[in-house]
Amino acid sequence: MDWDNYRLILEIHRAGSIRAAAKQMGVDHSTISRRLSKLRQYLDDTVFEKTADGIGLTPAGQELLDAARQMEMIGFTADRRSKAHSNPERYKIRLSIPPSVCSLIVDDLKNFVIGNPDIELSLDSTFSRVDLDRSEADVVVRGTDNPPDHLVGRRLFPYFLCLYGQAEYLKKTDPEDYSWIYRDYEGEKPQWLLSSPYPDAPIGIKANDIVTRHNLAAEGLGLNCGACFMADPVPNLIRLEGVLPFRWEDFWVLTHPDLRKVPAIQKLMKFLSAALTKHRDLIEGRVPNPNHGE
Amino acid sequence: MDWDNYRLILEIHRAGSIRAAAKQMGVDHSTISRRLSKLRQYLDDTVFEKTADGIGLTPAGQELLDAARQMEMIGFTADRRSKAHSNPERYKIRLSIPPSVCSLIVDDLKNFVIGNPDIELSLDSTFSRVDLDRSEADVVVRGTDNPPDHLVGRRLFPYFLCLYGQAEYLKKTDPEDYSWIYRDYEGEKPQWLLSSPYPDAPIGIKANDIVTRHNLAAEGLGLNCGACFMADPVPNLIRLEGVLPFRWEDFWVLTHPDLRKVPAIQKLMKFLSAALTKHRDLIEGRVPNPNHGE
DNA sequence: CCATATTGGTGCATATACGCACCACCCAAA
DNA sequence: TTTGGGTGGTGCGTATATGCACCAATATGG
Repeated sequence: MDWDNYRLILEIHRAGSIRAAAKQMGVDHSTISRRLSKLRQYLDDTVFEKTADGIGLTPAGQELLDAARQMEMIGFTADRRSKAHSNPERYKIRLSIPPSVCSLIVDDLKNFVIGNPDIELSLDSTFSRVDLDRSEADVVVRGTDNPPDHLVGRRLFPYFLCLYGQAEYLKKTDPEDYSWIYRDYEGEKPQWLLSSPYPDAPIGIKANDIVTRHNLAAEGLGLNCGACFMADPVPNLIRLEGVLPFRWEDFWVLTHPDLRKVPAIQKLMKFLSAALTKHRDLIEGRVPNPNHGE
Repeated sequence: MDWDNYRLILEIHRAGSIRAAAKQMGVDHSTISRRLSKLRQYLDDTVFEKTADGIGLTPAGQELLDAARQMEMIGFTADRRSKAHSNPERYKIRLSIPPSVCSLIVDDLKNFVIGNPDIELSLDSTFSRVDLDRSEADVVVRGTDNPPDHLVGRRLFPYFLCLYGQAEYLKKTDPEDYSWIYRDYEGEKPQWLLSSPYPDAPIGIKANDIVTRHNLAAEGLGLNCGACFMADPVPNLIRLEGVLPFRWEDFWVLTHPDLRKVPAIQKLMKFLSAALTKHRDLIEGRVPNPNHGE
């Protein structure tokens, strides 16, 4: 029995269909189909059964799926611990960092990469919710007030938000026609909007990505609640009259306990703390745009 | 990462060499060599290292090996539980039974197989120590006084041993020249030998297999301590004068808890108990060879 | 010292698995 | 009904992996 069959079962179950599983595994769906056929005849066809809506598992297949899940977790753990033992002369680190924070410290990052040729840094901003337990990254920079308990790292300081608008937009638009840029949301309006100078202004453009909202605001498409460290350096984005920055989530630099003692990991985390601390005043909203008063 | 690589690491480590692992896995050694090469370059060569005596593991490789061992155990467990759910219309059972016991109840076994076409019985007498935890068998018949705690099943009754010799051997050989057939042993002589009529007779032929010793004794190559149920039915094998059968180990019919409730397993275990009980008098030494008195 | 057995590695012919294209099927919305 | 997007299955040419044959290197025993 090829142990990769466990992975096959797991991926097919997760994806829900052969084609989706194939896409996930980076192979053609015919390959998955044929592998499954072989597995079925090897196991006397007691794994999957065709149901009306997709693919279901037999009780026997459920047992194999449970095993596969456990194996996956064991594999992830082994990968991390294996990395912890690996050669310190050339260490690969996958860093997950929000794009906004990344662009803030990109110069420092550049210096870090140049100054540490022994560390092969791989930036990953694609996953909003990256999972260190699943070996999707080695270090994460995240803004949150509730980091996962089992991760280790440093809490830095909070970042502050404020309300912004493009200077021309604010000047040329009738305040009656102001509209907010916000995410596609359900339920009540957020507190900062209600206590803003324009609590009755409607939600205009919706965007779920914080960077997109920032860019939309900078282009003058509405009012936006954004991070100070993103908005304040932009000359034509100014804070709304009378609104003060307010504390939002804490910045954390986190890693997995298995990797804590790896020198390269420690070095990177120390650097990230220093790089962010260097911009602490900006992040905490103490460096407002000089155009503010206009 | 192909999960079968974990099995690769495990087998190479167990076997100690690439060729031995290949033999174990039923493929050519070149295949293993090439698979390992690929794995090494995938993992930056941090798994195995060549040492003076064979193949050693790096600390990173050790982590992967530990994972592989856990995966193996999970796989075995899943296999058992998967079997427990499988189609009751055609059930495969692997029965591990000592060859001696097998030949005793072979007629009954034949009837069982004929009478239960839904059960596909696979006899396995090759492993002296078969491991149910490792999915090497589903049911075992074993003579022991200390069955593994976690297995479940029935204790039947003890089998008895006695001391035997071929009739012609006993008649034509000077008792001064009698010799014992015994296993290749270390340490003290066993108690039954010391308290036998010929405690000073030397160990002649050595054989570790109980069936071989029985056959040797039946051919007249020495005295033997054997199971009553094996020796008593043989016409020219007679008990030594004045020696009474003595209790040895209990017979057990065992299976794994995961399989206990499978109907086919229950049916087989019930049959085995009945078949052995049918020969209880013979097994407990109450059917001596009628030639005994000669 | 040589003879022998065992180790891991490699070229080559072949067997196997793969991706691509296409098929039939199903279901939902137009 | 048609249309479109989804499913799983299959023939075919090709890429990959395998088995067999060798090889060199390394013990081990006579």
